[in-house]
Amino acid sequence: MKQPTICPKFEKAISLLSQRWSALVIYQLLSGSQRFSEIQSAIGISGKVLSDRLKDLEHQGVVKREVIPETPVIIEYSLTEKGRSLESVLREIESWSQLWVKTEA
Amino acid sequence: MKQPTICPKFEKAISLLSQRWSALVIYQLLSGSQRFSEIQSAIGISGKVLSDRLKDLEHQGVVKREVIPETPVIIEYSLTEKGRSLESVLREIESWSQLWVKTEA
DNA sequence: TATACTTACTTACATAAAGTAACTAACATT
DNA sequence: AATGTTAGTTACTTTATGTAAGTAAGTATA
Repeated sequence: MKQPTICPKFEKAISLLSQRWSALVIYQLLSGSQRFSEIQSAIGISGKVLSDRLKDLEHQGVVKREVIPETPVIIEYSLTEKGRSLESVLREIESWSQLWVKTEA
Repeated sequence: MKQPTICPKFEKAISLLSQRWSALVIYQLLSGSQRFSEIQSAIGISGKVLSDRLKDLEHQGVVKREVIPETPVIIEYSLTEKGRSLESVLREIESWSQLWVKTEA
């Protein structure tokens, strides 16, 4: 079963953003370029999945990976222009969440 | 590992929207209330997963389920106010996708 | 010199989520 | 009684994610 009447670009965007962790990784990188372990501890993702996601996002042109030959080597991840352009989407989600999401407590 | 420094409301919103299919179901319901099988064929989701998602979304107060005692019985799904308020998020994603997503072809 | 330490991963294995197809309940029609 | 319809559910397979230990490349420490 697969006869979507939905715009393929929109579908692709949705599948990018609803890949688990991807939106959080992008959100995290909105505050500037960061290293693997910084992202990992900021959002609480496993190394394996973070590694997968960063590769995905790099292939989709959302994230850029840069090797800085310091000692020890530093690998910095940052957003491309395409990635930064998702800020408006994430800000929308952020403000929606403040209005509508209740934290049970 | 789990020490997120991220706002819990935002995280919850992200986890709602990055549940696979949820955003597409909500998007589909933006065009008006619909029956199970309509949603199913519009977005190409299996009955099992659609059933799960609709229950989830109902519990989160995003979707409303209404039984209309016609013959045969009609079950209509629609967005609540909370659900409709996600329109801005989905429109952002939609316009982002038009600018940035390339369909390979 | 050997051992330990760091970062950025990868591998192996376990669990959870999603896909597929067949099946069911509650009717109504033929 | 047999068939059809809608809105699901069930059993089973495949895929994705989580967890923990391991690795490579290089530096620092004993």
